[in-house]
Order: sequence, then structure tokens, then C-alpha cells
Amino acid sequence: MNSDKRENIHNSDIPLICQSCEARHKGVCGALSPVQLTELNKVTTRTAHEHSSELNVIHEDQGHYSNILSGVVKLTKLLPDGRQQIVGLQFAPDFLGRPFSNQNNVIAEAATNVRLCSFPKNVIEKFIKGTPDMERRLHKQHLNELDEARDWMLTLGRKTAIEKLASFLVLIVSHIDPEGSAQNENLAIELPLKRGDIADYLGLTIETVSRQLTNLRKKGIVEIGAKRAIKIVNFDRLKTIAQSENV
Amino acid sequence: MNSDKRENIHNSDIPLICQSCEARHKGVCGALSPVQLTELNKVTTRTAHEHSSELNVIHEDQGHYSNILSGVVKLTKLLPDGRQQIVGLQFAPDFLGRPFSNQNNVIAEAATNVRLCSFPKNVIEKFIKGTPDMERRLHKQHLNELDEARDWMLTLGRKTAIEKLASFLVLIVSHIDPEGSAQNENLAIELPLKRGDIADYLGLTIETVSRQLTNLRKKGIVEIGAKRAIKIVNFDRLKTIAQSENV
DNA sequence: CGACGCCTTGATCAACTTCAAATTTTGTGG
DNA sequence: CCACAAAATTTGAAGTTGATCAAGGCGTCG
Repeated sequence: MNSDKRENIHNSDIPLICQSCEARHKGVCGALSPVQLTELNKVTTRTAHEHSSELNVIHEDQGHYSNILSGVVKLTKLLPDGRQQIVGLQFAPDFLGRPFSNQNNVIAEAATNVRLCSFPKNVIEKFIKGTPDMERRLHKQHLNELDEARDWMLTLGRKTAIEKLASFLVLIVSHIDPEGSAQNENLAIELPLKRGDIADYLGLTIETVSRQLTNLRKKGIVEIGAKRAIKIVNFDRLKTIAQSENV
Repeated sequence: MNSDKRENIHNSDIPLICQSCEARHKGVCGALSPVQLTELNKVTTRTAHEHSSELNVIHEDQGHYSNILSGVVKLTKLLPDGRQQIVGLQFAPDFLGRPFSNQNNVIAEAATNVRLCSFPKNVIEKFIKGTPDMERRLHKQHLNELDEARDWMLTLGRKTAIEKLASFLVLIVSHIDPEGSAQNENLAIELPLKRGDIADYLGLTIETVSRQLTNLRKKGIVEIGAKRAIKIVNFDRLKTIAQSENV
């Protein structure tokens, strides 16, 4: 609990817009002092992006990095003939972009409507140089991404279609409801990805995703509503299937 | 070229054993001063490990981290029913272990015979705290691992068996011969993994790996010898297939 | 209403797995 | 160095999973 430190700070010292921002609590901005936040805030822009819009232009070419304020961003890789694979999903308050190095050829795209909080590259890089804790937080985020990528590799390489679907749902639930849900039955959520994206996430086709979702519905594990709504009826069962369908 | 800096240093200031060590040039030890290297060297142990031996015990439980001096280490994830997937391959001079955080449940195992240079955890953590460049180098290694993991996810999720094999061979060649090989035809190498490991790397079965290797041989792209020896006859063609088999 | 995007369902097909066995390679002891 | 056993690899035949091709349903927006 290092929130003790922050309780000594008058909230009025912090830019209004940062006061309830997740990035200040759990993201990279948590490393910054009130003075630094105020300075950073002067060159910050907040933008909204429709689902399916490309985000690379914003945080790569135009010289900006961003925190995700809300929504889900997908990172995609492409093969020359058009096959594609989603290689990362990012949620608030993740940091988009790679100070001091270069992203290895991934396309960042808004999976849902997305709001970003963007900063000029050079300002961020200056702050990172002067604030080791900021690099440490970024490093930590990247280690989490690495762990997620490796879990996912196990899913892509060794799981069956239904196991993949179950794994995907478990991951989404754990992001949408980080704490409680483990016990929650009958949790209603809205999937942040459409079927085609789920297919690209799991290395399957749209048809297989649809069939396996129906399959989970028929087993009484989920209920499927309109407009990406889904209710998790039996989360334990879902977790079990995610590890091995034969039970 | 930041070797300029080092040229001012009498090599005699540096522990003999470190003088020609890759980890000092390209790995995390490059961040340390001669004094620090000398201090670290006092508590350093160097060990050899037979292929197929587990390495986790060394760098996790016993309180050690290590640099790889030679050989290849595989990181594996397991499903409860025994299916397994290799999620990382590490080469010299990679750093093994995760200071300040915890490895997400992967098994580290020697794929070939391996030599390690190991340090007590607390000493490394002390050095990292006092030497920001060391954390930066570690961060950089982890970003490389993340990029490799994402390339690999594309391979696992969207490529055919022969494309997977070709991608694997390209990756191995690029690690064994980081610079020149791009042009080199007829490059003879020794695969660091046996068929079963290649299968676990690519999410295939041993039989499929064997068949596709035969397939590449019949196309005149590789020649296969005894004892994991393989000669890359047509590297360009191999790279093309790695991206898309239809050419 | 009609068109479009998205999703579902069905029938067929191909790629890869599984099962089985033969063959080669490697390691070990005489 | 050779012989032999164990391990690794290759090859073949049959079976399965998920992909592909094709059609139809549902919801939204002009």
C-alpha cells in the first residue's frame, strides 16, 4: 500500500482532470509528482476514437504517446496475403507506445470506442529520464504483456476451439471485473470484440467462433444476447474448460 | 559504438572471466563499472547443465539469477493434461529470471548443454537499484522477448505447418548467425532443438514436423544430416515460405 | 422497405492428428 | 571398434478437427 504517500497530498495540487484518472492510480502517471503532473497536463490532449479506427498515426508518427482512458485497443499483425492475428489487447490505463525503442510492426486499432490521453513524445521521454519509477512502471506493464502473450501462445498452439473460446471469455471477464468475478455467477458483460476479432484473437475462423459459442450456450455455460451481450452462467465450468475440455 | 568508453578502461581492472564474456558486451553486465564487476564476481558461480535438465531451481528457488554463457534455454508452459507449448527460447547472453516480480509459471529447461553464470538474487537487486542502466537493459531484453512472442503468435495462430517450420528455421538461423547469414546460402547449422521440442515450439506434432522437414528437403530448400545437422540450401526461398507458402 | 453488416447454421473438404510400425541414430559396455 | 539396447526420427494409413463454401436470419439505418 503506497497510497499513504498520496494521502498527504492535497488533491487540489493535482490537475482536476487527473484526479480520478486510472492512469494516475495504476498507470505510469502514478510515478509523477503533483508538479510534474501539472507540467505534463499543459501539453496533454484528450481524444475520442470510433471503434475500428487506426491509432498508430496518433501515437507513432505524430510524435505522441497515450494512456488509454477507456475502451479496448487491439494490436494486430498481418501476413502479406491478408491473414491476420491479434497479438495484444490493451485496456485502461495501459500506456500505448514505446519510448526509446520501436514497436515491432504492429497495427494499433480501436476495438471499441476509445478515449486516449496523449502526450508529445519528447516530454514523456524527458519525464522518464528524470523519474526512474516511471520506467519501472512501464517495464512492469511490458512484463504483464509478456506474460499474457505467453499464456496466449499456449492457447494458440495447444488448445482446441472450445478451450480457446473459454480461455478468451475468462480473460475478458478478468479484465472487466478484475476482483470479484472469480466467485460471481451470472455475470452479464458486453464483449469488447466482434466475432471476427475474436477469431483473429484465437487463430480461428468466424464460423468456428460462432459454433463454439453456440456450443457453450447449449451446455448451459453462457447465455448469448443481442449486440455482443453475454451472460456467464457458470464461470467455474468455463475456467475448467479453458484448461481442458474433457471433464 | 559505445566501445569508446570502454577503451579507456584497462582490461586488467575487469575480472579476467568477464573480459571476453558476451554478457558484458551485449547483456546486462554491460551496465556495470569495473568496480561493480569485481564486486559481483566475488559472489558469482559458473555452472554447466546437461540438456533436458531443469533450470528453475537454480534461478528461482535457490535465490539466484543467471546469464546464459552458452547453449539454448527453453521456457515451457503446461496444460494439466500434459499438452505443452514452448513459449520462449533464450540464447547467450540473455538474463534468466525476473528481479522484483515473478515469472508467470513457466518451466526453464536446458534445450542443449548450457553454461550459466549465476548471482545471488539480493546482490543483483542491489545493483539494479543503484544502476538505472541495468534496469534499462533488462527492460530492453524483455521488449525483445515481447516482440518475439508476438511474431510467434502470428506463426502459431495463422500459419500452415510448412510455413511454421520455415519460420522456425529462419529464427534459428538469425540467432546463430545474427549478421551475415541473410545472404549466405548453404549455411550449415546444428538445430538446438530436437523434433519434439520443435513440435512444442510450433504447436504441431512430431510427425508433422518430420513430414514438413522432409517436404522442405524434397523442394531442395534444405539438406538434412545426422545429429540435428541441417544445411540451408536456399535461405531466400525459406524466408519467402515463412511468410506465405504459395509462391 | 431494402440494403448492409454481422452472425448463425449446414454440408463438404483439407490439413493435421492419431495410431501403428519400420528405420535410423545415439549411447553404453565389452 | 563393434554389438546391442534405447531413443529419436521417419513413414504410412485412417480418423478428426476446424476451414471453406454456401445460404439464410436478424437488426439497424438510410
